[in-house]
Amino acid sequence: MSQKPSISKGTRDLLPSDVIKRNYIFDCIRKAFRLHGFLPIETPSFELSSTLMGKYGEEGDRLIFRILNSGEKMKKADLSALQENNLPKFANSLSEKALRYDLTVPFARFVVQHQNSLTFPFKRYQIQPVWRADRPQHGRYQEFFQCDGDVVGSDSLWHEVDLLHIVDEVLTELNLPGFTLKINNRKILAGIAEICGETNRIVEITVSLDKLDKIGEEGVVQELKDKGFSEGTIEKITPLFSLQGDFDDRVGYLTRFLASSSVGLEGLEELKFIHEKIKQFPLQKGEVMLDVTLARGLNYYTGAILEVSAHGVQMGSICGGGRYDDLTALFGLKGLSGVGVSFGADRIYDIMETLQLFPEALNSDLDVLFLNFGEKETDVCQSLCMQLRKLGFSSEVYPSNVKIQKQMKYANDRKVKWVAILGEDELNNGTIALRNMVDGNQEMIELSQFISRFHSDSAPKTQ
RNA sequence: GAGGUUGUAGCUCAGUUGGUUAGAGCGUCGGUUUGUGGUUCCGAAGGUCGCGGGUUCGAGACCCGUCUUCCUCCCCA
Repeated sequence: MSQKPSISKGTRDLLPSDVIKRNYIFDCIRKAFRLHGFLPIETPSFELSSTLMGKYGEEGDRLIFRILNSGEKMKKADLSALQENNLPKFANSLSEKALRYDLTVPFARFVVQHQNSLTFPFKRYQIQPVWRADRPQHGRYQEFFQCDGDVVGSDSLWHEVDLLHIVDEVLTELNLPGFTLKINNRKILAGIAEICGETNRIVEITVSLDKLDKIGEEGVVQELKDKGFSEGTIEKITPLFSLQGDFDDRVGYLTRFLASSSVGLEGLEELKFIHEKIKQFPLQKGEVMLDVTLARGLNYYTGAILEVSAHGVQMGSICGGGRYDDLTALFGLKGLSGVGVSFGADRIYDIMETLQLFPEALNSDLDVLFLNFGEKETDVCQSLCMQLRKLGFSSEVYPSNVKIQKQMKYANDRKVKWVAILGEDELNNGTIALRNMVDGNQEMIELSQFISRFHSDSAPKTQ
């Protein structure tokens, strides 16, 4: 009985080299968060359905992976709901648990649940997989990792500044050639809606606005028309399409545009603060841009909205984030402001792969291989091998005394840096041969000098 | 969730209007007189042609369903 091996759609296996590369990204993100005082946490991969459902809008619920009840619980299935064609209700009767859809909502639950053991402002980072029942596409998977950092319990805008620096540090260290940090503020979007006299339809307006770079000015206008907005509203919004110039120019224009909206001006003030601080404490490689069409975001953002895109590749956003003032209120804790950022590690991975940004050194994970010539020789090698490990060099002894050609081939396939050869002759002479597998050079070394070679400058270095 | 697209050896792909025993390259494994890899040479293994049904004397080729792939929309990392 054999079965054709395959994996579920939207998921991937990772080969050793893939994991090594991804860990490289994770390590970089972890390091940045740690340096900025964030603490690590973890939450379960699945939560109670009630924790997740209804938190991501109507569309969101559809994309949540539900976990089917098992055993006796299956009898709870609400068949009458099925007959009434009330599928959501039927689904709820079949399932009490669901895979987490992001890290932010579980984090909000976590904060409320553990509020007595946390010190606020609480800064946490979390690197774990999330699942979405989305249709897979380029750069979109059903299982992918998010790397989130959030601060709760402080409404200071310095956190927004801090998060921009974290993004910049990570992407700069990963050697991305360039990237833009687009920022906006939900309050500005609210102001725009207010100016249009459509305060209640802010989401509809901004969702259309967000598509500007995708479907163009005409497309947005058409979509607004289709949604039933008046000519007057559309006329008011149109000038925003051609908003140009640098950050200050745009702020200047928006100051006039939003003059009669107090909430809009408030949002603008927040952006100005962030921008000022970034000018004062500049980023390394990131370019900050004010983008009023940026409306991404889960329904819960209330202040700053952030999205990062890499230059030179066709790929959706690689980081997103923003401020949400009342997320924990959903779980009964009011008045706790949060702000956070999320790295899309899998997309960053894909970009680094296409732009070939991974360091060459990641390919070689074994520094030294000792060839196996039999038990007597191997005893000596084993001792040397253990000493090398203590010095931090990854090394191993070939497990069996097979043809040298085969052992060499193994070393080659493993991309080993050095092969140590100790056969009968060497054993009798008290020497050992060390072969550099990159350039093919081989030299004889006194056995007693072997380990010290790995202290000296000419020795191979782990990178 | 809507529309389109794809599926042949481990990988990349051939396969003529339906017609014997489905091919190639790469990779894998073995050998090339067991002390030297990445470049030679010889040989071998490996496929119920995504899966299920149908049309036909006959299907890898045609039809239906299903899953998968990639793309557009929706939405998002």
